[in-house]
Formats: sequence, C-alpha cells, structure tokens
Amino acid sequence: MTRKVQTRTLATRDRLLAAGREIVAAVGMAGLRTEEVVLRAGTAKGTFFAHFQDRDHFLAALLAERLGEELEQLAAPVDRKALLRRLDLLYRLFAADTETVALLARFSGPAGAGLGLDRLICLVTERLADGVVGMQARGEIGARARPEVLSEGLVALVFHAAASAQCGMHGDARAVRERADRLLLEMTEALLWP
Amino acid sequence: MTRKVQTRTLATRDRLLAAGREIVAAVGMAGLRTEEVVLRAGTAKGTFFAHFQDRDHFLAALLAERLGEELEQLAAPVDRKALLRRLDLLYRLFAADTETVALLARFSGPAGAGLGLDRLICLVTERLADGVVGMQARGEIGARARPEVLSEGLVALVFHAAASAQCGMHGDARAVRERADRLLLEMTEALLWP
DNA sequence: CCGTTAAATTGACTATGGTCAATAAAGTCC
DNA sequence: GGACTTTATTGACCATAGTCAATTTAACGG
Repeated sequence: MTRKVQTRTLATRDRLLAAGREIVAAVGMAGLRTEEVVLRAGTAKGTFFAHFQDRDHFLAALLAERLGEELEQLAAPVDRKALLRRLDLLYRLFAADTETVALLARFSGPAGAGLGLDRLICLVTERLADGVVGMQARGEIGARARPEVLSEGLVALVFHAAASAQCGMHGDARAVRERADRLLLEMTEALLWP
Repeated sequence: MTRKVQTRTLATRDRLLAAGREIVAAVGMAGLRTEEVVLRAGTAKGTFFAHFQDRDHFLAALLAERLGEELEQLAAPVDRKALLRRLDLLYRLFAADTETVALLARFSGPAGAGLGLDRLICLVTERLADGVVGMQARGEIGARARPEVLSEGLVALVFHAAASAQCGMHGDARAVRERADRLLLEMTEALLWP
C-alpha cells in the first residue's frame, strides 16, 4: 500500500534546494558541486540523488523556481506592444547564461518530467496564445497560423536568439548579441504581419 | 618560432576520430567513453585531451563529420517544394537522438569554434538563403523578412521541432513527434505566406 | 650530423557525479 | 505499545572526465 509523503521528506528537499540557491548565488550554476550542496544541507550524498535524478535535474528545479517567480503571475499580453515586451522579457531571462540555455534546451520540451521547467514554459506559451487570440480577432496581427502554434513558434525563436547570444561568448560578444537581438525582432515582425 | 603541423599530429587525430566513429556506430554517442577511444586509437588519455577540448567537442567533431556528408554538397532549393523538402531533411537529421539535439544546441551558434558544427550550420543557412532570394523575387514566398533572417528563422524552427520531438522520449513519443511535425509545418507555412 | 628548441605524447593522478547494500525512521494494524 | 512494512537516509565505493609534470619525438639552423 502506498503511504502519504512524510513531512520529513519535504523538509529535506527544501534544505537541498535552499543550499542550492545559496551556492548558485555565490558561484553560479556551473560552479555548483553536489558535495557542497549536501554539506550545506546537512545530508548524505545519497539523499541528494534520492530526491533528484541527477545534478542537471537539480539545477533545472532551481532554475524553475527562479523563473517561476518572474513568469508565474504574468497576464496575457493585451496588444502587439505588450506581446513584444513579453518576448523581450523571456529573452533576457533565457539568455542569462550558458547553463540556463542548456537546461532550457534539455528540459523545456512539451513532454518534460511534469513539474518544473517544462510546465512553466507550457504556461507561458499558453498565456501568450491567449493574448494572440484577441489580437488575431482584431486583425492586429496576422492569422496565418493558429494562436497556439504561433505562440510556440515565437517562444522557439526566443530560445534560438538566447542560444545564439550565448554561443557568442567566444569572439565578439557584443556583435553576436546584437545579431541575435535583430533576428528575434525581424522574425517576430514577419510572423505578426497582419 | 612556430613550426608547421606534423603529419604525425594529423594521423593521431584521425585515429582518434576513426575510433570514435566505430564506437558511436556500436554503442551510440551516449555510450562513448574516452578510455575506450584511446584504447582503440592506441594513444594515451592525455593525447585525446590535447586534440579535443573535452568529450563533447570530440562528439561534436564526429557529428559534424557525419552531417557534413549529407549537407556539404546540397544546392540551394529552387522552389517552395524543394525548400520544404530541405527543411524536412534537416529535421530528420537533427532529431536523430538526444545527444545530437544537445550538441547542436550547444555548438551550432553563429559564433562557434570555427571548424565543425557551427560552420556546417552556417553553410546550410546560407544555402537556404540563396534559394529564398529567388523565391522572394518571384513572389513565390513572402518578403516580409530578409532572406538571411528568414532562413535562420526556419532553421531555428527546425531545431525547436527536433528538440521537442526528442523531449518526447518520455510519455507518448508518437503523439509528441506528430505535434512537433505539425508545428514545424504550420509555422513554416505562416512564414512563407506570399 | 648535432645540438637546440618547439611540439606531441604519456600515464599516474585528481575531482566529482552517481550507485547501492545496509541502516534508521516513520507509518500501519492489531 | 509491539510486530511488521514501507519509506528515507547513509556513506563507503565506483566510474569516468579531465589535468599536468615529465618524457619522447620531430623540426630547424648551422
């Protein structure tokens, strides 16, 4: 028979995540070592892996926490301008650093683990689609694609721009970043053309 | 003073890559261990890392080899139908497996290392843009975005579709794959609308 | 050919992610 | 509260990516 989750379990998980937050704040995601996490959380190594499948899933959980704070409460954009602002916000969040980009690429798919990044991205996409419906009805933007398709496509472009901007760490960072910025802007315009 | 590259160096590199090819063919990219590579190539561990920055760069080189065979010779698509076929080919190549998707996400940016995946993707994008120029001139597809922007956007959508299809390994794979297929198709249509 | 120097190679070593059989700590039923 | 079951935790242990000082090999100038 299956028993209810112990409060102890949740407490342990929270301690691990709290430790992770501290470490990421101090040395970034790339510098997070599992040893350090369990040390701060006061648990054994095995406990970490009993709670999280691997280091990357742990980082994804942390990232989801952080992004959730920014994205959970957002309403559907009411007009074209608001939509563009929303995409820009996503772009800035996603392009924060290399780790973020890699984690999103790996975990944000429509069929992810269930709780975490994937759910968050789905939420954002749906909210975007809600806004698109109205704008398409008013003829403010084009209606050649269904709202949910269009909004997922827009998010895909944001991902791509973020990834491009990050790859540009080597070489002339500014130029690459500007290139990504412009790609996102121009492609979005082409898609939204009434 | 800087001396010319020794032929020995190139031979070693080739032996490493050849070993890598064999291993990938046998156990896939995920199953490749550096120990096994140097064992087959008959070199020491250190030699491997003298030639390739890390395991992922090595895998990227192998992937670039493989994709290069398929993509290097392709001509610019002459019409809309050829363009769609080209995107479909890319999709099938990119969505081959999880490793491929991850490597592309990490190394295919416009400012990558110089020789490898990044160069290949740039090539494909440019070739695509060449085709787009003609089609836009003939009014066969829309001209709301510049050719190079449009083609990079299309490639971005292919990436996204490939990533989505791969994330769908968990859960109902078929449904997720079909969803990705349709997204790519509908978004492409919306973008190409005359 | 020979000494000199840059480049390539080596392999023992380290760092760290991840495993698992053993143990402890709840929960459940009487 | 005692017997028993399920769940959580532990930490020694393993696998493997990646490092580096020492060594060997090849190019160069004379």
